[in-house]
Amino acid sequence: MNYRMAKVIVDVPSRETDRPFDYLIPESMAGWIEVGSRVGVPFGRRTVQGFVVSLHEQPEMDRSRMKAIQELLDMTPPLPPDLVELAEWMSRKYACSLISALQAMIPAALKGKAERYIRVTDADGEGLSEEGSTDASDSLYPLPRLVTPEEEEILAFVRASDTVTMTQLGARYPEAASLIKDMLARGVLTESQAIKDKVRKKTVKTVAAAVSGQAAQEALASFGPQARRQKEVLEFLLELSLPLSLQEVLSTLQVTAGTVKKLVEKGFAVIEDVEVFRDPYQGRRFQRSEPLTRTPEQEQVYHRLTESLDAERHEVFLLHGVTGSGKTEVYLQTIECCIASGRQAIVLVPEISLTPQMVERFKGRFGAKVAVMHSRLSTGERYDEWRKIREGRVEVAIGARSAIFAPFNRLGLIVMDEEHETSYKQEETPKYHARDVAVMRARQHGAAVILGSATPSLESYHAARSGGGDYGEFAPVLLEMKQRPSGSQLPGVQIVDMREELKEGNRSMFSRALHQGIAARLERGEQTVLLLNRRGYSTFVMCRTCGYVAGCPDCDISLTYHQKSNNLRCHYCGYAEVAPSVCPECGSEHIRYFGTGTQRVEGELAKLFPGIRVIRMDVDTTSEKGAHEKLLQAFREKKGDVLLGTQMVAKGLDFPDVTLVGVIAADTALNFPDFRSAEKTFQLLTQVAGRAGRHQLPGEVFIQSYMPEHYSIVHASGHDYLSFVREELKTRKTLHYPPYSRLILVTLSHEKLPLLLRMAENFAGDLRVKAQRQGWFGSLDRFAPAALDILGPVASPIPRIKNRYRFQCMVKYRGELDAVGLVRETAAATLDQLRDAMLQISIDVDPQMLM
DNA sequence: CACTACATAAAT
DNA sequence: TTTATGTAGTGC
Repeated sequence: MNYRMAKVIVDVPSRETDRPFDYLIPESMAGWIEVGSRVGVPFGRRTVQGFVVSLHEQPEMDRSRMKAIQELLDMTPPLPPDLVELAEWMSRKYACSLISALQAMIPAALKGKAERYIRVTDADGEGLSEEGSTDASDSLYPLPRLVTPEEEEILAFVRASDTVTMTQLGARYPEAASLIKDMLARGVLTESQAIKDKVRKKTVKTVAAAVSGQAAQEALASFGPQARRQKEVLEFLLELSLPLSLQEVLSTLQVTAGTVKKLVEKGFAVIEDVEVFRDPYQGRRFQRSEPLTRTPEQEQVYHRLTESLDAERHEVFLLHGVTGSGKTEVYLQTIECCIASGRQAIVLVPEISLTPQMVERFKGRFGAKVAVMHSRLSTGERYDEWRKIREGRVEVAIGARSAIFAPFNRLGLIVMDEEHETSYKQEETPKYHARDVAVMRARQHGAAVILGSATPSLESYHAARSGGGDYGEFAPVLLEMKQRPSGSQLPGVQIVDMREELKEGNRSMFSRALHQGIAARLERGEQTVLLLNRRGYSTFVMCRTCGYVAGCPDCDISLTYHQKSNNLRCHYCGYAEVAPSVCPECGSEHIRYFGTGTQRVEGELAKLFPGIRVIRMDVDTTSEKGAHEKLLQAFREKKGDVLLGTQMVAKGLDFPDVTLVGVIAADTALNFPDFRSAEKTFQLLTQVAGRAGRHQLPGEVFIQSYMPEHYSIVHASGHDYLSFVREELKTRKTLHYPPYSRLILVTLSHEKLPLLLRMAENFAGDLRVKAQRQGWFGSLDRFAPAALDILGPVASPIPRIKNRYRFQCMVKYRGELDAVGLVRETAAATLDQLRDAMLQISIDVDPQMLM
């Protein structure tokens, strides 16, 4: 006899359970269980959710040790087989568990948890029939029926409804926890478990006429004068002869639900629940847009891209186009070509809630064929957008990082806009980079990838130039666009040396040039964008008498002041306290709240330009849903003279009347201990400079800096990407940083510092020995084709988070080594050695933030 | 002895 | 991660 069985990855996040478990497939589910199915399985003493990763037939097996799948959770598997395969690749590439990779691919709504349901055991000793397998011989022992009044009350409560969850029961009888446990143990109560999803499919009640023709006429005739309203409703339904939403019928005809119900009772109408999709953009109109005529430059690029699409080749393109060169239009037209051939497209943007204009353009061009996914959607909305993709109702998905997992079945194109953005790297497990996942996914589908940017990451650019090189698993084809279709020039950029300003007695945060520039715009009725590089401008609280700085008790970091709620919060662990009015150390009243950097700038602006209208965009003003769009809309409608903000004002905005861009302090990021700080600074400055003068009016940009001769600032002011890259690559090469090496950041953490230090040393030592045993050279300096070097352990830049000390090792390597595998193996060995759950080791492959 | 707190093993 | 089980320590 052959048994069907499935290998299942269970939702239990531990190293020991990170492997497939075998389950029997019950006869009833035989045709339904597929690779990618989501199932509920018995695991230990409970039921957990899991994903089927493969199916097998086995002739003989030890069935006694194998349990059966308990429930199938969806009609269609939420994961197509290619995504299951991709998850396996991710778990290797990023040293993460398979379940975390699988979980990242589906909406949170489908992360079900088991619910415990309680019933009163039947008289014959059985719970309500489970799969009907009642075997009388099982109940040999009569149940003890000595029931106390308290127990009787609980039994009555449970009997009263057919589904009582453990949670409900616990809430109703908070004192009786052990009694209930006892009743379960004695078999008076019976428990069963089932997976319950986070959200339900939304339904709307609809009404339709249940009669027609002759029968309808008879029905209408049957209403007496008492039933005038019912007759009206039926007439209305017959006239439209479609199912209508109940709500709508009630409000249009001004009748009550009771009237309709009567009709249903008489059999003249039917009420049905119909599934609907929650629409995050309900009621919004999007201006239809037609393809623009391509410039010769765009034409060349478009031709190359569509040629690749037509051949259904897997190719990666790096589209390097200056700001305003019309990259988006090229994306739109290429996507059009893709969907015309019956394949689907994914568009990734850094953080979609920050770029509403992008959504507008896609909705305007493709209308209902687009699903939008971003972090500001509710769980339900997100689920519904995802279902539109899974059910093939849309052909384009646009969204942030996680949209790379959009479950299309014939993927033709993946576009990644602003490919250099760090937000494409997920900082939580699984710590994947959407760019690498995109390339892998495209490879699976024979699809094309477009990586677009005005300032490509050095990794991508170097890979394109060198045909793969040290870094790349992929070698993109370089495509360039150097002109703006509008014909407008890139704005003139002036660097302002703030040291000079200070020397000449200007202690304000505005240079004289910028000050005059703003004044001139105010006069002319034009607009200004001001960027404050937030890094470096913290929002801490300091006592001016004793120098006390409010810090988090569990993390080595200062607390951030939030004006709105007047409290101090920790960035890392969420700790919050009420902002003190006197210094807790010395009692002095000279305790100062340095608001967010932007608040200070706003204050100064108001002082310098009385009556100036400032629209401020920062974490405080954009926390509410839709706040971004509102603020930007207000600025577009010229309800503000100045748009002041952090990084978020630098990206993808396009306002015709902005003729001045000012960067308050360009170099705050340069002082960060991060080898990418020059690159980040260059990218930010170039981006923000591109915001000015995009249309008829010419633009002007002022970059204020204390390091005006730094190459990232100089080249940004000249819009000179190539010179910047040349210089930056030189530095990277000397220091053996990406793209001339790859990095793995390993962070170990524990409450106890000495123990942690010892384990970190163990780990690093062990890894060194293992690398040497593999024959990998110990240093990158020796021009070896393959080499691996371990730096550290050293204390992490933030040495303590949530009361856990942190030490890190940086693994630098070059060549085709399975360094990740080795690191993972070593980490496992270190953990096994200590067998202390408090020790955590986090592995970050290709880290973007070196914290 | 009853109870709690904490460590440990196992999960198909 | 959750759950059950074992072990050492506490109080009466």
